[in-house]
Amino acid sequence: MTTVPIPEGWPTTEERARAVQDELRARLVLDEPGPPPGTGHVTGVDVAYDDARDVVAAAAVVLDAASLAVVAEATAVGRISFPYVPGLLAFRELPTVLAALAALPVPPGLVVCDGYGLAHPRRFGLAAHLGVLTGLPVFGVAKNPFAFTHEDPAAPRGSAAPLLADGEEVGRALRTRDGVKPVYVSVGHRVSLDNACAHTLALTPAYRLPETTRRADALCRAALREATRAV
DNA sequence: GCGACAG
DNA sequence: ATCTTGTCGC
Repeated sequence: MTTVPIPEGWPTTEERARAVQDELRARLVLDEPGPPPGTGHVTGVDVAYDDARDVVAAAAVVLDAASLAVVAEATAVGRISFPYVPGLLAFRELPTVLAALAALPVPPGLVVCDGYGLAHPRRFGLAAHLGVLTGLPVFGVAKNPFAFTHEDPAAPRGSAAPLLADGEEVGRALRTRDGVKPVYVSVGHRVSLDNACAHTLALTPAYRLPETTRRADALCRAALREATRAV
């Protein structure tokens, strides 16, 4: 596991953070389909916090996209770099996530993160931000609809309904298990929404949430427990 | 104007 | 995200 400082120049105010989003948004690449499902690596990233102790732990878990077997894992621990503010989640999660990705012994391939990409007040959520900073194809799968609305998808797995903002499709409510609450898929960088949904279905053979996020969630919690143990 | 709102 | 016991079910 690696320990990371908060980066130089990291925003400290909400105003500055929003300005950074507006600047970086111009570097988004949205016209690439991204890698096809079932090929190469798919990497899940997630973060866990202990606000009282000012500790954040991130995990990156690389899966073989065909078998969903774990290929590699890495964790990183740091100080909390930003408070939780809806719309500014990336400033709280990214420094540690970037360190965990950098610590991987293999290329991450396609990255799946918790939260949104284009489904964001300024069209620049966590997945988009991570994509621009790394250059990697990234999309997000969120567990809640944030401030967006959608029709209820049909009951069978694979059914979907557009997630709309001002009449524009910024993501999709996708049913990954029959009759179970959908997940919210949103493109980040260098992946199409159709392909992101196909990947999400390929990553959910047994549970509502993708194997990538389930694995990363378990690992970052373990890393947080370890980092805050006996202190 | 106020509140809600990814994690 | 996190605080938290037992419980129902495959």
